Amino acid sequence: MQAEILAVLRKCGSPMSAYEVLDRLRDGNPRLAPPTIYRALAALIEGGRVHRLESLKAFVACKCEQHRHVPIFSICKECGTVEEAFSWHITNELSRIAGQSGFAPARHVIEVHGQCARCEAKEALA
Amino acid sequence: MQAEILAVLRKCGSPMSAYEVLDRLRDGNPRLAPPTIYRALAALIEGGRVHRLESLKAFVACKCEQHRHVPIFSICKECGTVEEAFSWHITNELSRIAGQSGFAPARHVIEVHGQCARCEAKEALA
DNA sequence: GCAAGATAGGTTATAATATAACATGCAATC
DNA sequence: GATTGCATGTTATATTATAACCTATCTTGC
Repeated sequence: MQAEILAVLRKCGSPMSAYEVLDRLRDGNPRLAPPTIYRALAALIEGGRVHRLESLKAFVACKCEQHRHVPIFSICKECGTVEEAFSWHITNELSRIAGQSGFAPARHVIEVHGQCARCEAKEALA
Repeated sequence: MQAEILAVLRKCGSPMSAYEVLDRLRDGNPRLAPPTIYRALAALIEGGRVHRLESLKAFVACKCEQHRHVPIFSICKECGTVEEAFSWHITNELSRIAGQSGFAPARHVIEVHGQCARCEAKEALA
């Protein structure tokens, strides 16, 4: 199940809601229900092979080789495509800021909404 | 309505779901329905006086005087309390990273999950 | 005063996201 | 072959959010 979900997410490329994934997989398995999807997604996220985009309530396959970095997502509000970046500098600095009051960071959520280069170009033409 | 919601959120201090806010306000107004709450929350967020914690699906009153910074939230997984910090350095660096491929940042979501100093201390004793 | 438009909120209904609780199947191991 | 563990199936429901349309109130210019 995890492999199937990962394949669907990779094929799509863009973020998908859990129910979009469910619909895809129901083609070959009509009995599939939400808990199965959510369980497998939880395991994939745990393993770092899928990320949840909190501000979109959606999921993407991790695009990196090493699935253990802190992802920084750039989310285009026009076309919905997502880029995944990372930066030790930001991660460390963020941990430092959060840690100033004794807080022990465990998980970072970093998402940037905006407009991708392609959509900006398109808009400039119009 | 916005003022009432803001009062409820301030009084609570911790993040509240929209439906928790709704329940509080229904005490004095039994006819209140979700759309009213969500509309007022949207306006408050627009004005920077409330933030939505994307990874908690919850809302908090902005604790700062100036409501136009990029908030960095530290969220304790034990007690649920949230601290709000900010850092031009991180905001700029994040915009720079995201902008490397021509992306134009518009809104930043930065949330750090972990354990607050108080809860760590408590755990150390146990 | 009053029509025209703007705005906030009320009302009804439903969509979209997520999880609880319990049942089933099936393979590994003893 | 009983037992255990684990993934998935099944049913039901909780939680979060919005669509679509209606009503009341204010306001602004005539």
